[in-house]
Amino acid sequence: MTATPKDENKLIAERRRKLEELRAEGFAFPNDYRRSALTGQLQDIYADYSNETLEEKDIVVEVAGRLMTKRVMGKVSFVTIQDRSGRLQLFVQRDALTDGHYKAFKRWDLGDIIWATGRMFRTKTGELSVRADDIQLLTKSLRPLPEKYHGLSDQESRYRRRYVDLIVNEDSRQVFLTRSSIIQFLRSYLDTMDFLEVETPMMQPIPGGAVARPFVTRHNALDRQLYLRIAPELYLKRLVVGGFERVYEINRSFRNEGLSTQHNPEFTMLELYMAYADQNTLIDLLENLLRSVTETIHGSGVIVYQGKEYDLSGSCERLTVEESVARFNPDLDIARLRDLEYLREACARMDIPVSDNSGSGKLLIEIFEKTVEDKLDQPTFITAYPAEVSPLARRNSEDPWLTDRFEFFVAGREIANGFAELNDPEDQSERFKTQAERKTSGDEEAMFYDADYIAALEYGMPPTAGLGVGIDRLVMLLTDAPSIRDVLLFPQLRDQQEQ
RNA sequence: GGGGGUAUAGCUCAGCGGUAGAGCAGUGGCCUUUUAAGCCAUUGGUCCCAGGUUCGAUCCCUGGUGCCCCCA
Repeated sequence: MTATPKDENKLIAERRRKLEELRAEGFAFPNDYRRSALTGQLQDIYADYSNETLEEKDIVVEVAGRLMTKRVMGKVSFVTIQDRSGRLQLFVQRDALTDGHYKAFKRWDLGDIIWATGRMFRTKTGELSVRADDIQLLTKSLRPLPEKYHGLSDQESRYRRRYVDLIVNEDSRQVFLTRSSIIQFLRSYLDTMDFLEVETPMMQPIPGGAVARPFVTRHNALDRQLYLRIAPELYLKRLVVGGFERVYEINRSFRNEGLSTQHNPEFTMLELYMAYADQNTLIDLLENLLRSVTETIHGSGVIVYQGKEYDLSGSCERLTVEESVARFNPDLDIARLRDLEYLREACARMDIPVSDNSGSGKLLIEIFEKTVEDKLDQPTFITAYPAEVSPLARRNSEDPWLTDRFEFFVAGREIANGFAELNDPEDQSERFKTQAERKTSGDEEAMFYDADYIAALEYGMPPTAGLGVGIDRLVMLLTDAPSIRDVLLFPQLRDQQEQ
């Protein structure tokens, strides 16, 4: 898209005029200037050097970056450039530069990308700086940056123009650096445990692995409908059948639901599957993983999220679904939490809408979600989910109404979901049938019957446990971000006709 | 889906029923150690959009839209 004159205000027009003059003088966005150091490196290396030492050592450097501040005082100027590692001040003297350069330099704008070479020194006030011998404009910036002091604080602009946000808001930059570190840490942690990282289809003929509405798309050459995946689960378990006994995938899933501070239509999940393990193995694994990642990122297992402390360094509380419902609903009779009529009455009292084909397990979870979930503040594992709402999880050996499943909550939010996998192909087939019936009767979130997945299970899947971790929510927690949009580089927003 | 908040210069924000302001940025000038540099002068507006009330609306009313927050 090219900018039309309509888009242009006086400031842009002024910069365009300058570019025109530059072009007339031969400026062509040069790409033959190189750096010998990053500003952050120089700040680190010479942090303790006095001016005398610096002058004595005669250190010549070549640096480049975006022009962020500019203080012109006649024949001498101070400017600050910013690169990926930080900022550094340049001291530019007219008489130290080649003829004409200083005059040209004075007309450069904040936001321009420049290069300079010179010697390291310290100013009177003690700031590490480069005394420029030569200075070049590399990229002319045509749009003015936000104010140097307040930065860009309008939330909407920060989301819509993330590149500007990243230029001027160091906090925002830091969030995404941390996000990257977290994901890198997860990978190395799992690699060390001999997990294999794999990639499975995001475009699936039968979307599965979760209870959610999928996005629909179409492949022209195949002339068929495809779905964006709602989870990688069923493909990852096929790989366990195939002999990859420990696999994981960190990538996007897509769910066709509303936007909120906790939900983006595309989001990142870690899913892992481990053969010869059960839900307890994964609870331990997750506890260790969270402790390690928190300590790596924060240097301590205790974090502060939105003003409250959370301890991820120890072992977290564990409650069954039924125990937790009883705890937060002292008026309910724990002995009757599987009694359909009793639960229907309870839901009616709590204003929970109930559909006719919901069984007791579904109603219990409705009550759990309404009365328990957001009160699970400190890190908590909730275990023993009803089979009815866990169509892919292994039934508990003692109590087949339940599955060997858990979810992990912090700050009232579900962060992870794991269970011992259902590897009985006949039970799985029955559960798919139940789901398919629900879909036929109008439940858009119900699962499809996946015959190929059943075939895979019929070849035999070893006893296996699986875990999914919401990476965006984990990053929110570890970066103290109130909204998922703050940890997504380009969050989904509604259309806006004019910028 | 419901409720509340918000939308004014490129950015950060004031403002008011009588045709709009500051700081930063920009432009012109002064200035050879500044750092939110300073001083003098100065440019810049679809006051989110569409209706309505009014002699007159950026302001009040109604509807809509984006963003933020809460609830379902």
